[in-house]
Amino acid sequence: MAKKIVHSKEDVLNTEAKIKQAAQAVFMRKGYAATRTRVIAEESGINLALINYYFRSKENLFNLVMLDCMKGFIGGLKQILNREDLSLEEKLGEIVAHYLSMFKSQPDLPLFILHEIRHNPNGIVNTLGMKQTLTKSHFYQQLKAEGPPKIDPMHFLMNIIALTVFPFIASPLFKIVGDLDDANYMKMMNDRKKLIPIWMKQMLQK
Amino acid sequence: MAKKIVHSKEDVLNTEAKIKQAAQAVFMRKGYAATRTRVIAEESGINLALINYYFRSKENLFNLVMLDCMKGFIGGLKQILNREDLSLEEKLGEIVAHYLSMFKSQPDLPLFILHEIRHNPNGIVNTLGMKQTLTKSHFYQQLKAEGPPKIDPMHFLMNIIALTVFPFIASPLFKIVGDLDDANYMKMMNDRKKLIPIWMKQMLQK
DNA sequence: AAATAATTTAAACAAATGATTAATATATTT
DNA sequence: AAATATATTAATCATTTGTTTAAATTATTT
Repeated sequence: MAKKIVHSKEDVLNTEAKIKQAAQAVFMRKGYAATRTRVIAEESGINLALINYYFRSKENLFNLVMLDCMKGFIGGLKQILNREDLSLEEKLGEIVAHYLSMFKSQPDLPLFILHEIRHNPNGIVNTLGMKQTLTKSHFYQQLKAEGPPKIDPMHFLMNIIALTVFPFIASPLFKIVGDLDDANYMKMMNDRKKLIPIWMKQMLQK
Repeated sequence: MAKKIVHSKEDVLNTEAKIKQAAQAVFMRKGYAATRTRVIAEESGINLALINYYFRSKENLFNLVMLDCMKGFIGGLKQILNREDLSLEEKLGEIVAHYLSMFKSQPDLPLFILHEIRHNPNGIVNTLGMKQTLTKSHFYQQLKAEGPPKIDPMHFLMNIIALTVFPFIASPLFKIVGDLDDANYMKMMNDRKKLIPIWMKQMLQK
């Protein structure tokens, strides 16, 4: 097939990319089942038929978008886990900061991933390497080197992700309970960047 | 042929209750958008038209089911928070144990609630009293009585719920990462019943 | 028992929705 | 420039899906 060339010079994105970008936004906002291909077409400013022309089906498009999301979600984590210049505690801070900035721009991302993994078990979940990403990471070695395990590494991992991610997932609830507006809530999230490493550090001490 | 006893209030479940029960199961398993009224009809063993006969619309049925879920979710918590015979630490253990047993039988419940709250903002969210449930609870008084706050009560609440709920929400992910089967994973969840109160207690100490 | 009300059923409807088609336009190659 | 390939469009299709309808069945009242 011939090489793809941008059709007009004003086009920052070609059609395929436009669709994918809009699709990611709509899928994340509405979930798979509630997403209408017509909405994707509108938001990307392309003709409805082009979705099937480029991506065969809604499901196929979804799987591609999902794969990208997962890569972005795990890729960043993987990088941090393997930074050899950071201590265990420093890594904790980086992880929290990383997801904090990610969810600030994409607040629907974590729930989207968790929901679709649970409801679309046949969806392409890039599981390969996920386990190794953790167990072969510099982070994991540091944790083991701490001596006799004061805490199960699996519990430790669960906890840091839970403390970081959950407040974003449950933000509608916590905003109500705490009577907080968006600004105040984000302020609390920022505070957690310093707090979570402290709490996590305490878990390491017996 | 023996005549069936129907349409009497002595029935184990009348039609209305059968529909509601099946609806809750399907809604929780599939989410609102992916739920088909025909599936609800099948699972409750009733005629499709009866859903609209008794509940007007799918959306209306959903709101009723959702309200029940929320009541169950918060009601149990409220009871524990106000038990005056329990210390702060004892309450922590009870809360974790409570949700642990709840999610054991209804693993889809937490994600269902969080997802639908975010995506169905017009849905009846029983927010009234949610804030007061917390701030006027015996638990909250105990927390304040601890003296100068070593931790923001809001962060404290976030953390205990995050540590308890999140591992259930993200179980498909953690099972992969940790290479755990259902039995092993549930064993870990049970361990957290003792562990979470310990970790939470550490957060109170500065 | 007859009349009335409530419940259940099968069939159908109307709108929505993912996908396709055939024609047209644009780009690339010959 | 002609021919061919690629991309885009409007219209349409075939299903799905929530809902409605009218008739039948069962329960309750008179």
